[in-house]
Amino acid sequence: MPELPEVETIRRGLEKRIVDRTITDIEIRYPKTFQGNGGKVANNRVKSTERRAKVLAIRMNNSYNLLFHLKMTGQLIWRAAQLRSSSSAEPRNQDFSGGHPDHNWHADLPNSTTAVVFTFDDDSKLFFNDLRKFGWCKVLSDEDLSKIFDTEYGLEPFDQNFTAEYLINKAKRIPNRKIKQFLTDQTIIAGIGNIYADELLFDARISPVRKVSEISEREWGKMVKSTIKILNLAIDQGGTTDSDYVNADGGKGGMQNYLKVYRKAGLDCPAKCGGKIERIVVGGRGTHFCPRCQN
DNA sequence: CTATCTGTTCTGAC
DNA sequence: TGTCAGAACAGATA
Repeated sequence: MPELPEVETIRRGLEKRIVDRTITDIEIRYPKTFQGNGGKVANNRVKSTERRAKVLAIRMNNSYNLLFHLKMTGQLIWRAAQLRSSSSAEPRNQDFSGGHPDHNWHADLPNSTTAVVFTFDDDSKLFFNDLRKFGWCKVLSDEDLSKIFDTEYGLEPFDQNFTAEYLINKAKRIPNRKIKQFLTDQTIIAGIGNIYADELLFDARISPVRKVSEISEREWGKMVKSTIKILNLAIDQGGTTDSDYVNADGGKGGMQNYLKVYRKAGLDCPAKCGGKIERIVVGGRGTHFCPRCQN
């Protein structure tokens, strides 16, 4: 799923692990996933990490970058060097001692979904897994990266300029678009996907099928506030783990425990308005809302 | 078994 | 230009 909060959580986890490390090897197990010349980043040092919308950049000290899009099932999991312990009874990883997820996240790495493996100079590794193989990793120059960041995405929700006025202005050109499709358009707002669009619309009590031309200035303002509130909560929770998402340490997020409408069809409205959550399709995407209190 | 669903986004037809 | 179906892929679920 990775939307903004999930990618940001991964970025924060990676940042503290790989900054100042040198990439010593890139193993490409699924060529379609890795685009560009890995030689441009190999044997160079990681300068920083950066997120824009749902993409994550690893910025190197030589003006080249790795840019990742995880699409729906991508994972970026960092692992410390495996100690060659004499006691082979030691568990390989401590990360999942607390529970058994319903998925093979704790399987040995690499596994059948691993597309690319990066090795660093401390023998730690970064595994890019992707079950459905929609995700990609590209090698880009600083210039190409800047161009993508500047031209392919709208405002970040945490930008000072992300206001009702900004959205009203954008909505003028596409008055007939339904608000949910508007909110998930990456060229308008960067980073909102299916889960958080449903959640923020519930928080703002606005129906996902409203036309953007029929939304009042007050309602746009509510959506701005709800967007920031929901995304902040989701980042605090380390993202939503619905099925495949894990953070950079391979752990689950906690936001799934705070979702109010996403995949809650048939349940009573959490606002206790007396309605029930419905699932409809908007723009080809499953959409969950309370038809009674979202207008 | 078949049919339908899934977090993203890109392309091509109209 | 805007909108829509379908594609890219590999499952899980009913």
